[in-house]
Amino acid sequence: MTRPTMEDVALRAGVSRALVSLVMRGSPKVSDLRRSAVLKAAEELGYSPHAMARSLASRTSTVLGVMVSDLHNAFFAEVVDGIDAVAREQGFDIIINTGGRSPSRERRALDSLQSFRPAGLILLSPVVPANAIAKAAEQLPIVLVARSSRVTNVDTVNDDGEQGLGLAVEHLVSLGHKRIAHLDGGEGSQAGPRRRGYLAAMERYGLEPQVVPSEYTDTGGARAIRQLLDAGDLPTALLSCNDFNAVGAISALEDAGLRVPDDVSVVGYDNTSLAALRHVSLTTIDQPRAEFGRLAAEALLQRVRGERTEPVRHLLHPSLVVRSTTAPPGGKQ
Amino acid sequence: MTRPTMEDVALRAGVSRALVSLVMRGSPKVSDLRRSAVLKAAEELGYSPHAMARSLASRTSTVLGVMVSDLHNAFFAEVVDGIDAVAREQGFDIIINTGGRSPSRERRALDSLQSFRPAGLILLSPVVPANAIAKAAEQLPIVLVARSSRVTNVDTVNDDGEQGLGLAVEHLVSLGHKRIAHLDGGEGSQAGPRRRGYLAAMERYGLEPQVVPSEYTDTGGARAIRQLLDAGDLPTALLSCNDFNAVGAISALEDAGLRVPDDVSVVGYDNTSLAALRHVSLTTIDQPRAEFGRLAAEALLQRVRGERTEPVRHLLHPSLVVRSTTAPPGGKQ
DNA sequence: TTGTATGCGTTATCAA
DNA sequence: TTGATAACGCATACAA
Repeated sequence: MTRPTMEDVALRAGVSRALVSLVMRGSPKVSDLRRSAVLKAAEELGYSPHAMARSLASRTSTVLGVMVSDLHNAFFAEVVDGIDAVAREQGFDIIINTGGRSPSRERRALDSLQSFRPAGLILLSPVVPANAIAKAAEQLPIVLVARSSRVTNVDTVNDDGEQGLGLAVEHLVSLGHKRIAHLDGGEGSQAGPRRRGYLAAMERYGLEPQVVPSEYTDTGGARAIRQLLDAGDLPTALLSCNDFNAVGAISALEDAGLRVPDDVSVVGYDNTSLAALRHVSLTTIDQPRAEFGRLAAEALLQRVRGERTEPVRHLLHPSLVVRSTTAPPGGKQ
Repeated sequence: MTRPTMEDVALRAGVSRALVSLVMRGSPKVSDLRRSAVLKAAEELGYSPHAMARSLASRTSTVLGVMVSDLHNAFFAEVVDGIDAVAREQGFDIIINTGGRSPSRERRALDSLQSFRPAGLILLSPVVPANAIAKAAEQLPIVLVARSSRVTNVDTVNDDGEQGLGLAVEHLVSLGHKRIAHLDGGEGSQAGPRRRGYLAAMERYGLEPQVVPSEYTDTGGARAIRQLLDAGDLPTALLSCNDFNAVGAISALEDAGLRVPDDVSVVGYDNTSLAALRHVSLTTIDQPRAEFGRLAAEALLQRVRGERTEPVRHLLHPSLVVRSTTAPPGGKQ
């Protein structure tokens, strides 16, 4: 059960440890004969280099740590895909840990990740306080995704939520809607920019804004709708803070005998796999998630290599995905 | 940017490295005075122990590796929650890596995980060939979740898919259904037991089975329904191989002007968060996911501690979750 | 209660 | 091209 070491491989191949080390690192200064002998011995023994020992001895790391705030959310999975692609391409490994949306657990995850002395850290929508991030950033390069920061030694990658809601308003206005409400994400991450984008766009079109307090869940969306119905104050179109909220809102509308999009149009945000389901077919705003991941990894690697010390603030363009939950008001075509 | 070491802490606290080491490991044989001095110095320096160096020196590891075959699937997130709870409780850290459902990428993830020399590995629904698993199992303890194995040095945690489909058939029969078809998962993981459970249950009730080839996706479910419709051969109830498939099937049924559950009842499998959405409200079979994780972590830690060498094969009981997609046939109450 | 060797698996630096 | 030797950061005796 004890794993073989370089020593074992060297012994079996009849060479020195140093030679094995060279072969493992792909050095060109080894004869083909010896190289294949070493490789063969390693294969037979099931040997693979000990990352920790290697990192210790070389004083470098080829590991990037990724903290995913919520593993349950498929949004992050696609970001990780982007990170993974770039990291692998550049010879880095990633290790993932999760914070479960709890600040304390997230802090533990951060410590755990750091205990491996990775070359850098990417935090996906972290909920820990800003000073915890700033402190970590003193020790190693850090990139934030879906969370902003003003600390000068951390890079950020976000989507332009203001623009996203602007697109949504524009879409509804072009369909002929005038009464457009926003189901607000409250304290949720990025809820602020989305709200601001909504308000700004409504003003641009000279329309009266209506912000309904809600949250990033389907039950939250349903609750907001019931409030609107009770108040007898239903608009012709709804802009949800995210897809889950939109789906909950649609359910509540249908429960009340209303039809989407005939009676009310609904737009989500995020373009999760949920929105794409035929059964749901939600008009929504797409964020370029894999691009988030790629840009984050690239920014991090630039820091790791010391190629840059100035912070970068990526603000990506969201895009509108029209599906089946939006139509002209009043069911007219 | 270079992280402090024990040496730095010792220097600042005015003690020896060894003392710092004792404090870090929580040894009781240190005076309170010195302990707090060390802790203070560590805090000020932002020091935390170097996991790799520690593991190297102690010849032990407090890390469990977790390979998640598909980060996009929330199913695994809940399993990870269970693993994480047990691991943390017993003083272990976890590191996660993902295989993206691709055997080659998964193999890379396995190698990467192993390069950290974790105490053990938990593989969630891996798609790598069995011999790759067997080979890895020679080097360290391995537990499989949602995949079976006959290798004697790996433990497995699965749900009893036969029983699960038995429950579903029983439910439909009790509602009065006689024509019950199974949308089969094909080569997918656990599709076999589910199919067998279906066939066995149908036989128990003296009903004619109907297995429709399909797959674990919503488009697969929709396609299967269109086939049935084209053949003019629609049963009164459908048992999907999983929730995604069920949702796709429901969409296709509704597209064809049929109503669920009035015209056709549909049952899913997995009880994903999707099924729980009010908008979907799918009757389905629940697997105790967090329990999967807890049992897997416990099994692994038993091996790690050398408390057990016999393999354990957990087969957990699934349960029926009745929601709104099943009703008596013909819409009668 | 504290300090001092020794070694963990590997890389890096020299000599040979 | 190869083989010794000293780090790397830490834990573990053991001695003081």
